[in-house]
Amino acid sequence: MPELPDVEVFRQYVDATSLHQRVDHLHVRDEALLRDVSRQKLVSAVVGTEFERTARHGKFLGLHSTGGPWLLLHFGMTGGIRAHGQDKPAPPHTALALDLANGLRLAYTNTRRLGMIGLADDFQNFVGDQELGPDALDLQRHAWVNVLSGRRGAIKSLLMNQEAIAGLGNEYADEALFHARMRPDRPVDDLSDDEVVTLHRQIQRVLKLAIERRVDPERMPASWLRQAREPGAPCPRCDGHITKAEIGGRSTYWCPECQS
DNA sequence: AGTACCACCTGACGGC
DNA sequence: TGCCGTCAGGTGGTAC
Repeated sequence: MPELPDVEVFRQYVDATSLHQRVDHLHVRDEALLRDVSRQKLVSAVVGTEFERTARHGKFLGLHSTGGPWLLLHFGMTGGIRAHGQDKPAPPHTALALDLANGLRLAYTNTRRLGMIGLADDFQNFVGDQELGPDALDLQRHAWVNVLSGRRGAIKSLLMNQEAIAGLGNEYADEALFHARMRPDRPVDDLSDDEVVTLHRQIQRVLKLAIERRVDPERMPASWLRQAREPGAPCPRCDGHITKAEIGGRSTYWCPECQS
């Protein structure tokens, strides 16, 4: 599922394939994903311009053309991005396709149609309007302490709350807690200073390593929880077994033997 | 502030 | 074989 590392890889992919190329055509193939913007407005904002840079905050990706607004993409659970030759058919479930001057077509796909395509005059203002918390990847230690202060409830719920910290979803929240050896149902206001520091470090480590491996399933460490998201599966770290429960309304996996 | 629930949406999968 | 319920999970809304 597209969480922060996936979206960061998408961002780098857009940088590598689609910058500084005039957008010759824009096809909206699934209007349902447009948020607060019409097909016409999108076309007039983007066609004829060139993307000059990208940005990401949490799970949102932004593409910017000089003098124009930001094109915003959110990937929901099943969104993706791919560039292919314009002579080939667009991939299945393409919701938005941009034909570029270099002959590539940048396709935003979304099988389950949860996500969004939008426009914003300013990316940072958009982030503020969405009331997103600090991005999980460049979250400084003191900002992390701020995120936690005055909070209650299960730590996993907080990790998934985009208004507290932006970028972690169900899988990476579980993964970070696994590496911090912390139970997902631990109350936030119960964590020791050391545990707070450890969790911060593990969030950073997990996100950075996933990006470095480009979230390629074949390159992801076998020692990670992601390989064992199944009740009763052997723990990748100890001789315990993975257990599953609903926490914060989401399927949550952890090892009761080595997470406390 | 937190939680619980519903809705959105499609495809995969298990049971019968 | 085919129908049906359930699950997956990010977000957004509402009620409590």
